[in-house]
Amino acid sequence: MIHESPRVRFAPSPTGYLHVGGLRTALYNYLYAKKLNGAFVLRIEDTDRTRYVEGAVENLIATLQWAGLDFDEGPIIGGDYGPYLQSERLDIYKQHAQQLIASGDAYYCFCNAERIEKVREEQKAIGIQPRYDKHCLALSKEEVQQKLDAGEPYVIRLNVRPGGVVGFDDEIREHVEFSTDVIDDQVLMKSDGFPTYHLANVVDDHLMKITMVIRGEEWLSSTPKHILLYDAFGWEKPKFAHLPLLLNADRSKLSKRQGDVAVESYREKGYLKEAILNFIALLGWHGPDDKELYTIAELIEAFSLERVSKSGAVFDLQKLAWLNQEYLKTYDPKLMIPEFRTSIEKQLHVSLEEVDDEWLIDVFIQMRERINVIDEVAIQAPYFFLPPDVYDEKSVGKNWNTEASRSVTELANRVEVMDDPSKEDYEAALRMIVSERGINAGKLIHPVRLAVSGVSGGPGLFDILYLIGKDETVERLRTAVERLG
RNA sequence: GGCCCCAUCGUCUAAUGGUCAGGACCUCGCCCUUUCACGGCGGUAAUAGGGGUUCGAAUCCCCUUGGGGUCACCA
Repeated sequence: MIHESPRVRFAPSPTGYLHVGGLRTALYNYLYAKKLNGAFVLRIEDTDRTRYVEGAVENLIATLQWAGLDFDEGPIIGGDYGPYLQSERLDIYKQHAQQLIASGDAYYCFCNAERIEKVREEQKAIGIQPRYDKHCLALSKEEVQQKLDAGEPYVIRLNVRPGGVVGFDDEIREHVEFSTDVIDDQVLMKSDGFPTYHLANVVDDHLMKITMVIRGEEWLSSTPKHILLYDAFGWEKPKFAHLPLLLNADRSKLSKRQGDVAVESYREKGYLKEAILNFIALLGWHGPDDKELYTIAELIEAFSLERVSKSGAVFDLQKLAWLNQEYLKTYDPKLMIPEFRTSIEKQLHVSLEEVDDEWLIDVFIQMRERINVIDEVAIQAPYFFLPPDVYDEKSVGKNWNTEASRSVTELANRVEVMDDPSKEDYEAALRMIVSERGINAGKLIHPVRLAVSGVSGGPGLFDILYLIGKDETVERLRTAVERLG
């Protein structure tokens, strides 16, 4: 047999946004493909018309591209095995469903919802697992044809033969087995002419020559249905790798109710894609050594399914925050400026049009080791952009008094007559005053900090003074003296 | 409930029969320091329980317990 080149796919359904769990699945697929020089395919599983969301496909692709997980084949860019939107492949599914009917592996079912429901109720009442009772399997060819001709609505079901065992070797979980007795006669084609996930997925994975199915663990228990389908078609099966789930803090499946799950919302909050990718890569996978900071290139190099863990992983925001700061600290500040501008303007309602990049870069560098995400600059240090409107009470009580007030005024006087002062000039002026007055530097530093920023923490005082500039410094010092006495 | 998967510090994980059970986040302490951070150093903290197998078990087997997933004309 010819050795086929690795092909994997990410197959989300377009429900409006990309879930972080989905991003991790996409990432693992991407890493696997890149590592082995294979193809990464994007396929959109839009077979549920009731869940159709306008613009969801575009949004999904945009988010994937933002993250840098470029696919080799997929919607818009095309490829040799398209179309890549399942809603454009209906004829293919229909044809394959017919093939299964011909071979006896599937059958028409005309039961309506009421009957199905009634059967289930009865089964539950006598304590057995609710499953379709194969009622329509008993229909003769003629009866089926008659109903078809009469235009009766129908579905096509998989004909599962009880008494057997279906097993497969999962790349992550070793051998898994199921009895066919517990597998329902799954609907393959719905009455609206669309296939269900199970049929479309198997047909497409085969036709698109997928060699490795990497997906979430929630699919593990429906895999035997897929195996049955491959066997019914007589197709070679891909390998399967079922990833551990991403969990809430209480260890239930990561859900919207307990926090943000949309990749877009993390992006909006200012998390860097490098941090997000690095973080989710580590949720269920770990390299061979203690390394935790990975670039994408390094992930590709180090990744392997053998090192994927089996148990679910809690989505820990604290670790994400730490990672984001790690990237913030090493990132080229120039690249952050557009987002920085937007973040400040949006939150502080100021215009930064007149402000040049260099100044913003300096502010950013002062702040980046004090924040986890860029949006925190506006919260922690609005004083770079606006004079303080209130003064932290605790700091006032601790640092402000008549003597401090006099020293602050003195500093204002001396700064006022300076010509384009440097950071060092501010410091020299302040040190001169404390030396003349015979007081500790802190007696003046803290009041000055309070006067210009309104708070007690932040970057070095002289960096702040230099960045807000001479005029603003003088004005803020005088305003504080006026207001605080 | 049936079926399936899983089980090492609070969290993410390393250790594929022999380690003082390692690292990271968080947390605590100390140092640095004009503050807040950053950084440095150090500390607390785990093999779910019970049986086996073995000279030796976190590691292999069984049971129990716990958690999760799944049981649709949704994916």
